[in-house]
Order: sequence, then C-alpha cells, then structure tokens
Amino acid sequence: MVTDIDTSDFGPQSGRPRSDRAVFDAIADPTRRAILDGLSGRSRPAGEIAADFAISRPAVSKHLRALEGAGLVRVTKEGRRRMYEIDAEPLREVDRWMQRYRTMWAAKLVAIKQHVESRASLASSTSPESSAGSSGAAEQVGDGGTPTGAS
Amino acid sequence: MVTDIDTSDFGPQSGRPRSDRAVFDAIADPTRRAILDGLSGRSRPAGEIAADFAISRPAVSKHLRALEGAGLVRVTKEGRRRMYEIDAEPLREVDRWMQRYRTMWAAKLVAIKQHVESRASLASSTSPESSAGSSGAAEQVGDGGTPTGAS
DNA sequence: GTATTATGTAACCGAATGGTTACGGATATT
DNA sequence: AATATCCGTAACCATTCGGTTACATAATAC
Repeated sequence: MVTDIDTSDFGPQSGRPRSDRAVFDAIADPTRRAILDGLSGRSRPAGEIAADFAISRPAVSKHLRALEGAGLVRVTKEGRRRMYEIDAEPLREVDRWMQRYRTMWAAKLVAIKQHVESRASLASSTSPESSAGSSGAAEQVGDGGTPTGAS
Repeated sequence: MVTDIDTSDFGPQSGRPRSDRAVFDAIADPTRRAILDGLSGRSRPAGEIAADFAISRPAVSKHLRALEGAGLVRVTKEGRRRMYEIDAEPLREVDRWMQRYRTMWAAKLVAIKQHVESRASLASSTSPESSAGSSGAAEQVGDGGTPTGAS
C-alpha cells in the first residue's frame, strides 16, 4: 500500500471547500481559528475582525483570503465594507477524519472501566491501596488497545 | 478584545501534547494524517510506516518526529526497530474546538427542517416540484442562522 | 568477525508561510 | 470637490516546511 497523498480535491462541486488540505491548513493557524471563533455568532466586516488582533491589516486580509479559499468564509460587499460570514460545512471533513479517533477515546474508556472492574475484584482482599493502585494502572492502558509488542 | 495568540501551551503537564498549535499543525499535513490513520489499528515500526509512502525515509522520520512532538505518537525501541504507537488524546483539543461548529451544523439542520416544514405547507397546493424545490431552498440557509445583511 | 538491516541526523534546497510597509481603488463624509 | 475611511494587493523579508542525499550508529543475521 503506497499512499498517494492529497487526492481529496473537492473542486467546485458545491462551491465550498477546495480540498481537505486547504481546510486542515486553514485551521492549523491559531489566528485563523480565532477569526473563525469570532465569526461564529454573526458576520462581521474585515476591519472589525482585524481589530481583534495585534497584527497588521494586510496580515489579517491574508488570513481571510486563506479561509475564503478553504470555503470556510463567504464574503459580501456592502459599500466599502466587506462582510465575512462563516461557513462551517467544510469542517465536516475534519470531523469525519476525527471520527475514528473519537472511537478510540471511547474504546480507551471501556478498557479502563474493564481494567478497574477486574482490579476491583482483586482488591476485595487488599483494601487500603486499591483506589490508588487502580488509578495508577489505568495509565498503562494503550490507546485503542494497541499492543506495545508488535507481531 | 485584542487577542493574544498561542497561549494554549499544555507543557509537560501530562507528558502528552506540547500545545494546541503543535497538534493542529501536525494534522494539517496529509502525510501525517495518513500516518496516524495507518497507526490506528496497532503500533508499527518506522520502516513499515515509511513503506506506505512514496517519499524518502528521512522525510517520514521528520513527520514522525513532528507527530511525536505533538504527543500524537509514542515511540518504543525494540532492538533496532522503533515502534510507533498512536496516542489520540491530544486530538481531544481539536474536538473541543470543533464543538461549536458541530452545533452550527445542528442549528443548520433545525433551520432546514423548519424551512422544509413551512415549505411543505405551501406545497400542499403545488405537489410535483415540492421535493426538488425544498432541496434547492435549503441551500440558501445561512450557517448558524448568521444573517447575510449586517446591522 | 563481517555483512546487512533499521532508522535517525545533518546539511542542503526550493517553495510556502505569516508577517511587514507602501500603495491605490472604492465608498462615505465633510 | 476635498478629505477620510475601508480594505485589498503588491512587493518584500525572515522563517518555516517538506522534501532530498549523504552519513553514521545500533542492532541483527550469517
């Protein structure tokens, strides 16, 4: 299995995300995440968005451009003002990718629970250390049940 | 509200993620996402991971280093082999950030549903186009109810 | 002991990134 | 009409990024 990367090009299918890559890239930057956060309640003009940050206006423009390119914001002109409105739809792709890892957390929780329960049945004969001991043992559980020793 | 960015440094609190930034940065790259995907079932040696990709071994090493730095993988040596195992915990931070946008999708779904229902009451007199028409109209609904026309 | 395998590190490179100042077109205000 | 405001674009810059080849060390195989 030799993986050819960056094949998820959504194109202008829905006029939204250009690619997975653009979306993931866009949210990788903390400034851009903060911009999106600030847009989550309502659309805002560029100048207002820029006022949130201690960087230059053109720098913010660039970030907004990247977000637009990723389909995460939509721009409408109102006179000399450009209003930016969020479009969260492309983030579904991020959420989709996250799905399997979400199930890992769940699997880890189940493994911890089972471990604690099996520990509790042992602890019925060693009472005073049992709570501290089970807490420590839970740390040793791998993620998603992945064995440390390979085949 | 002037936002000071990159303040989410988790440090060695739990020995896991170094920062939000490192995690978001790590998953921004499609190769690194693919590496994580390939590790989701079990731990694997570096060479096996590298075989999945049409890039050089040192390039893969670099990616693995970035993932390690973000706390997304753990490394154990087995003789001359280095086994990499996933740790999905730092992705919780990504999931947490995503939360508000997930609720936007839900809000959009509610708006669509209400729109379709109000549309259906109209469609009681124009039956054949109603399903196609309601699908088209749903496209016009803003994200999270954000009005296109600003105040 | 020698040869092979596993894999990280260093140095290098071209492209990309996230910032800057200067400038200019469009719109609003005086 | 003159001036002010809004905000994008261009050009520039230092840094980072994701790749490469060359090299070296550690572990395993023969």
